[in-house]
Amino acid sequence: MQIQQIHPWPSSVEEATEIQETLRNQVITTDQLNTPIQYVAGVDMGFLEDGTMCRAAVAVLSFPDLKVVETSLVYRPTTFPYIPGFLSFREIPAILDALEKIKNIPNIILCDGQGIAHPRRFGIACHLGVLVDIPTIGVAKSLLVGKYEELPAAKGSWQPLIHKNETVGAVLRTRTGVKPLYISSGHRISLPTAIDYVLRCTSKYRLPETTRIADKLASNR
DNA sequence: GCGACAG
DNA sequence: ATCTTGTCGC
Repeated sequence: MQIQQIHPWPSSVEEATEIQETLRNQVITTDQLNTPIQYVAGVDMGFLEDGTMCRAAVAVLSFPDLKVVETSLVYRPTTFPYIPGFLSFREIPAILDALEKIKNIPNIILCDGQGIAHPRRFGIACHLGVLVDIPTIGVAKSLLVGKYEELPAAKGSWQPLIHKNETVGAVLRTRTGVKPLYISSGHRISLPTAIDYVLRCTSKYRLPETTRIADKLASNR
């Protein structure tokens, strides 16, 4: 797929913050999906050589049967450090390169990390979604910001994730009795719809199949 | 000023 | 993210 270069990559947190403050206005948190949903994708990163090199992986699966139809893997130098709140600047450059090699354009991309459940409402899922203009969902394994009430142990149960008096996402149990996932809108999708697709992309494990496959590729397992 | 802090 | 063995529980 073709990818537009919208902005240069920053070399400081100040520049990165400006980009976030600007692009956050382009995020859409209502449903704008192209139906029917035929392909869903997962993206993930792995680091090697003491973190100086990284590997970005994309896995495109058919929906709703969740069969792998295409994968992409790129190996690149790491260009930005990990700073909470600025994850996208570390991971997206390589992810875009991996996405560029994909031929089956996904209808939804599940990202490893937050969407609008972010201090400036612009987590990695929002950033990637705005850059490629594809619906994205933030699927994080741990909390960045917000609070929530404890939720039932049953798969499918969830609680709103609140930050500064605002619902920014959901804490979702994707597997009974297992730690929940933090779901939030990335771009062009609402929270209820995001929760629905995350559950429909999850079969036997805590993580959606999309991210599990991309995870394996990126870590070479 | 003191903690919290996606991957 | 990554370094790492066994171990508890369904």
